[in-house]
Amino acid sequence: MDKHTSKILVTSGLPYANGPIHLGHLVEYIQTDIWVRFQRLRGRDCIFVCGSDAHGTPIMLQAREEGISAEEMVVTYQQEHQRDLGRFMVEFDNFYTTHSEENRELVEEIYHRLTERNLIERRVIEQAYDEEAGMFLPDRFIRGTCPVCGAEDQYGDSCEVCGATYSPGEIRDPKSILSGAPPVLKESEHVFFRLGEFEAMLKNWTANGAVDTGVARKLDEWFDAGLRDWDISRDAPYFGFQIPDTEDKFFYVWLDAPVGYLASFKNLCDSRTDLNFEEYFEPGSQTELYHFIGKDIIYFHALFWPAVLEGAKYRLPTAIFAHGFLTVNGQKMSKSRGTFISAAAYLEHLDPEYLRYYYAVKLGSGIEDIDLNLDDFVARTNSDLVGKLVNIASRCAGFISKNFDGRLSDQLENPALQEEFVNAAVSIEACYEHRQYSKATREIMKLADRANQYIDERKPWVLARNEKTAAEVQNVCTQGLNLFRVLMIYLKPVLPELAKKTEEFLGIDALSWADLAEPVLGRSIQPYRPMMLRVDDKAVSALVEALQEPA
RNA sequence: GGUGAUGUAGCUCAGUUGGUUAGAGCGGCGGACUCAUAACCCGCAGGUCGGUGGUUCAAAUCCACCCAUCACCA
Repeated sequence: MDKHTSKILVTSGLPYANGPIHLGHLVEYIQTDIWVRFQRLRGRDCIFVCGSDAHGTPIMLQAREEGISAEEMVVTYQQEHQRDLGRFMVEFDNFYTTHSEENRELVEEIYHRLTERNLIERRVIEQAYDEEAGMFLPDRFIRGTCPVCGAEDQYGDSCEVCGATYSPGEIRDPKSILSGAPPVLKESEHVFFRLGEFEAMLKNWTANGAVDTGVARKLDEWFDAGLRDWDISRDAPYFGFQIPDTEDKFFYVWLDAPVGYLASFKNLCDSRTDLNFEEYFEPGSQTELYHFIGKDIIYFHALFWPAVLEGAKYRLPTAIFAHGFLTVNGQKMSKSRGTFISAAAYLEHLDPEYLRYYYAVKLGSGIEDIDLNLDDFVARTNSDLVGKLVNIASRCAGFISKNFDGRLSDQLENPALQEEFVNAAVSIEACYEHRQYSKATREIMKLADRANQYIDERKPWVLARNEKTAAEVQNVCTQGLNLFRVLMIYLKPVLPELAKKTEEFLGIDALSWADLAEPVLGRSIQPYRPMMLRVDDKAVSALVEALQEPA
């Protein structure tokens, strides 16, 4: 398989359809989008799908509380998610939903295949039940006193005070958060997936490049403990897909959520003649499949999901890319602290490209958390993007417009310097490929410094004053603008809008990686207009203030 | 409680397989310039690398324990 010609399918985690997109979500969508745009910029065939995660108890109950149907709520959030992500220039080929016919069919198909291969088993389990609400209770819906440290009002599965984990049967004085009634134990038949059958396959898969080493080490915990069967069913009432051959059993949301990747892609295939679902998902497919996810859902994607795919005779993901969480000013995002920033709230005050750049500057390939420090955000964006990058174009363009009728010269003043900039592509390309955007942007900004130094050395404003040297100004500024153009090719995955403005300014076609080879010479450019405005720290203050007002 | 990740200058981060006086950007201070969105250029000052102990001729880098933060525990 030639790694550089095969087709790529990429997914981001599906946002849960019970709340708005916030800046934490955006770490992942921006990370993925940059990677996808980079692949496309290099000319690779790369499809990017996503959608809303629609099922489960929280959505069912929230819809009930709001007096609307779950279906209605899910559609509303799906549209909102799509809108907000689009405004951040996240360029999906399709944004769908897990509550779709495609997903139902795929989930049922997978279930049938698993059943045929004897990978499904039923057995009766005991579970907490709320007699007043008339439903089984997820662990999170039970609160009580921690059996370890005695802290009151703790979740049914873990204590936030002492960190202990336990089963809901162990908690003292348990109460349902739905009705307040003490839960009773009740038997119910559940459907299990025989995960243990896949231990050898999973160990092999994770050890051979599907996950990074840090993630692999974490997964060893599961392998060491031994893989247990996975409960893939939930009792009614539940918002999800009913399990065939049952009256009141539904597929657990975490079974159908990743299948949603396939469903979204299937939905896309059905609307296009150039895409073939089987080519991407049949066993031994020559295409590449990547899932970008948060570190919190590694288990589902690196254990359950590949096992389900293998069991149902689909191809395995090529790799799982996990990232860390977002903190704001060094702390967890929190509504009470006024640091819970929704995508929509951000957009009322600030340009999405600022955030895309800031995240790029912070993102590496690992699962460390990244911090959005608002003061640093303002300083970094203004310094890098306006002070250094755009400044290159800004300081060269005036001379070309005023002294040379907007025309670039036919040659570069310093071809060696141009070559130095173009040669950086090898390293920058590798950084993007390995999701080391922080390293990529560091290298690019170093080049931006170099470009400003060059202009400072050649001093076109001095050359322009002397009749003998006035002609050199055109060459120097043409050089400067070509250096800028190279930098904009490198940054196009991160800053698509700025790249577009650059294309308009230079009067050229859409930039791609291949355009590094030839400089733009001997043509007319547009008069320069500011391409990016400085971040006003008052806008940031206004955003923060707006968040602190009680909604 | 268990597992994994993280903890380096005021801020945000780099530091390859342990090896000369620990680096960058921003901020601060000083200088220069005036083409540029008070931008850019040159220079300076800032750190006992979370803590303790250990291995080594030599550790931010390896080992042990501890502390803090984040995540997960089907």
